[in-house]
Formats: sequence, structure tokens, C-alpha cells
Amino acid sequence: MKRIAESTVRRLSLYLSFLEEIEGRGQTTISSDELAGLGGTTSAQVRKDLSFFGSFGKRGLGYSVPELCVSIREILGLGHKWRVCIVGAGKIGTALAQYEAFSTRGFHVEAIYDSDPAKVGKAVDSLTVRDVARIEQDAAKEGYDIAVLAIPPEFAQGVADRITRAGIKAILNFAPIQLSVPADVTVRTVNMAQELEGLSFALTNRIE
Amino acid sequence: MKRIAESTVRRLSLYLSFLEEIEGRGQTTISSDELAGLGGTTSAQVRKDLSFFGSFGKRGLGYSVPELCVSIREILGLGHKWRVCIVGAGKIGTALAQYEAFSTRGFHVEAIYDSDPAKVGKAVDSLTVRDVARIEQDAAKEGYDIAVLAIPPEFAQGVADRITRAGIKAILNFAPIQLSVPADVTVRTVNMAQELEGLSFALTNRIE
DNA sequence: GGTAACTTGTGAACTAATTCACAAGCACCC
DNA sequence: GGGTGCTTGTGAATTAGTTCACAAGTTACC
Repeated sequence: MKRIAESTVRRLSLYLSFLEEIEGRGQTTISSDELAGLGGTTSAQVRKDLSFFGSFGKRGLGYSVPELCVSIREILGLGHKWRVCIVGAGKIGTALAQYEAFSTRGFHVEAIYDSDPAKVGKAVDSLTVRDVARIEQDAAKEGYDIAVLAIPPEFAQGVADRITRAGIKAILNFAPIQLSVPADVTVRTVNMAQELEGLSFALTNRIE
Repeated sequence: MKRIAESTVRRLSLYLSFLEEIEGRGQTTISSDELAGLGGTTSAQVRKDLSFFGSFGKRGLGYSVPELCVSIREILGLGHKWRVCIVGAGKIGTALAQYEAFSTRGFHVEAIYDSDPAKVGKAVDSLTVRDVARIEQDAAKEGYDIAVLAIPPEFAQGVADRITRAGIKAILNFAPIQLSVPADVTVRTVNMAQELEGLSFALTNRIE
């Protein structure tokens, strides 16, 4: 299988969200052009993105909305229920634990961890904050697929090392730091400072 | 001025965070190769990124850490104090209002808004939640530069329309929706579902 | 059955981004 | 002052990603 660009995967995820809404409205077919319009891209881009994985449409007709939903879900691996653990029971960590978009899309938050003894044992939604010291043994036992790091940057690399050694292969990192992990581990970093600085750059360099 | 790629801006932001740390440790010069190593890129990439904006290094020596910090801050427009307002006083909105990385990097949260009467008037940190109905007049009066949207997706486009009409030119959007805005407005969207689905894809398609 | 109106899937062309590779500049030392 | 060892800045080459353009397939209708 040819390497798939990250931009393609991001767009597939976007298409899926549109398709789910459209499916909810009862529309049964959609053309690449219509889907492109919703996502701010081009019809050729939509067709190319899908073509990496097969052919899902009917010439002259377009795509069946429900079928395309199923196909994209399959491509993205959304058939599974992924087991997620959150590390860091601060503001961001607890907000994420309660974030509904997680569960509604097949990502199940199994546990939340912190190193602060004052937080361990407290309830967050239906979960109890666990001591991060246990995370390796829990990871082995519960088989977490994804770890979400919502901890201060100075601890992030240490925790990343420990959880990757424990076998976790995917990390969603909210710490403003570049994690280094083994090649078979995938990291996505959400860096608010970086996003804001991108906006700052755009505001500053607008008049050219 | 030639159009600068978003990836370049992201990396500049990353370099800056490394440089600030390095400056704190008292190191006075750095080579493109060393900086590249920290950011997981190549020395040519670092030099090319900087070359779009001028020449900041000394051949044979490398870059002066403090000078490069200043230069990148200037490029990114971090000299200003940017005025930020947050829309949505839910979990994410309030977490963001208290997020320190905001203020330490020159982004000053001036106000937080919500439409829920039960939330309006409540305190969040040193701010009082305001009624979102006021946001246009406040924007005009206080001159917000950046709006952060932390509201449910069904309201996001409506609020985006209102604040762009009120003159805001930059939006950091946490709603899982594609915003459509006038061409002179910059939007950065942080879409957690998209990030998680990217991880799901990576986990699913790892063995090839 | 034929034709008109669509729309997909995909090589080819193009554009953007990254990496290469090397001349030119600087510091240090003899 | 000239040589040595580095490191930048940047055109050229390469690689990656997007858009074009069109053959081929589908439906609707006469």
C-alpha cells in the first residue's frame, strides 16, 4: 500500500462528518462536487482522496451516502472501539474526559491519571482519577490504544517514554513540546500556542 | 512578499519555543543543524524557513540565540499584545481562559462570553462571563484581535458571521465544523475528532 | 436502441514543498 | 597572511501533493 498523505486522512475525516450530517437529513446520494463544496476543496481532490482506497462511486450518479459513510469509517478504522486513557486531570484533561465527541465517535475514555496525590481518587464524570504510577501496569492489563497527554511540558516526554514502553502506539499530545517516540508510534500534537502564533503571523502580515 | 507556507509558520513557532528554552539555559549560539535536531527536521529546512524573511545567521558560526528569538518573534508578530475573547464558557472555554500559555506568550484574554443565562455573570478566573448578545458592541469598543470559539458546532457559524461582521480578523475554532468566513479572515481549527481519527487510521493501517 | 446529460476514476500536467549541494563568509591558529 | 574547519544562504534538483482533462460508465428519456 502506498503511503497516504496526512492531508488526505484529515480530509477523509472531514468528508465523514459532512456525510453523517447529510445522512441524517435523509439525502441518499452525493456527487464529489457537492462534497467538495462543503469541505472547501475541489471535486478532483475528493475523488483522488477516495481513489487511494478503492472506487466507491457510480459514474453518472455519484456516491451513495450511507455506503460512503461505511467505507470511510472502515478506512479510518472506526469500526473498533478504541480504548483511550487520559493523562493529566487538570483543566484540559478533565474537560477532555467529559468531551462528548470522544465517545460518540468510538473513542472510549477508560481511565484518567494524575501524579498529584490531591487529585488521585477524585471523581471526574464516571471515572476516578488514578495514580499515574500505575499507568504501565494498567496499560498492559487494559490494553489502551491511545493515550491523551494533558500534562505540563516538562513531564510529557517522561510519560511518553513510559507509555510507549508499555506498548501504546498512538498519542494525542496537548503539551506544547515536540515528543520523540519510536518510529512505530504515531503522535498528533495539538499546540495552542502554535495555532495562536499562526494567527498572529496572519494578522501581522496581512497587508502586503 | 511571497506567500509563506503554513508549514513554515508552524515550524518558526516551534523553533521559537526551542530557542526560548535554550536561551534560558544560557547557550548563546546555535547552528541550523542543532535546531533541526530538536524539531525533527533538517538543517536545510531550518535555513530555508528563515531565508524567506532575511538572513539572521553568521557563516561559520551559526545563529545568535537571543537575536534569532527576537527576529522570529518579530516575524510572527509577537511584539503586540493581542486581545483575545473567548466565546463559550463551557468546559473547554473556561479551561482555555485559565490556560497560562496564552498570557505568557502575549495573548491576553479580555473577556469570555456565553449565551446561557445561568452562566452569564459567573466568575471565571478574574473575568466575569458576559452575555454573547453584547459581543458585537464589545468587539467594536474593545478591539478584539482574535476570537476563540469553544461552542457547540450548531452555533459556531452564526457566531463566526457576527464577529467577522464586527471586524475580527482571526478565529481559533474548537468547534468540530468547517467555518466559512470572508477571505481576509484567518481561521485555525482545532478538531479533536479529526486528530483522533488520524490516530485511528494510523493504528489500523500500520501493518502493510 | 440511441442519444443526451451526468459523474466517476485516473494518468498526465502542474504547482508547492523539501532536500541537495556548493560557493561564500567567518573564526581560529600557525 | 594564508590555511583549515565550520556553517550559512540559496539556486537547482527532487519529491510530494493538487488540479486538469478526458475516457468510460450510468441513468433518463424519446
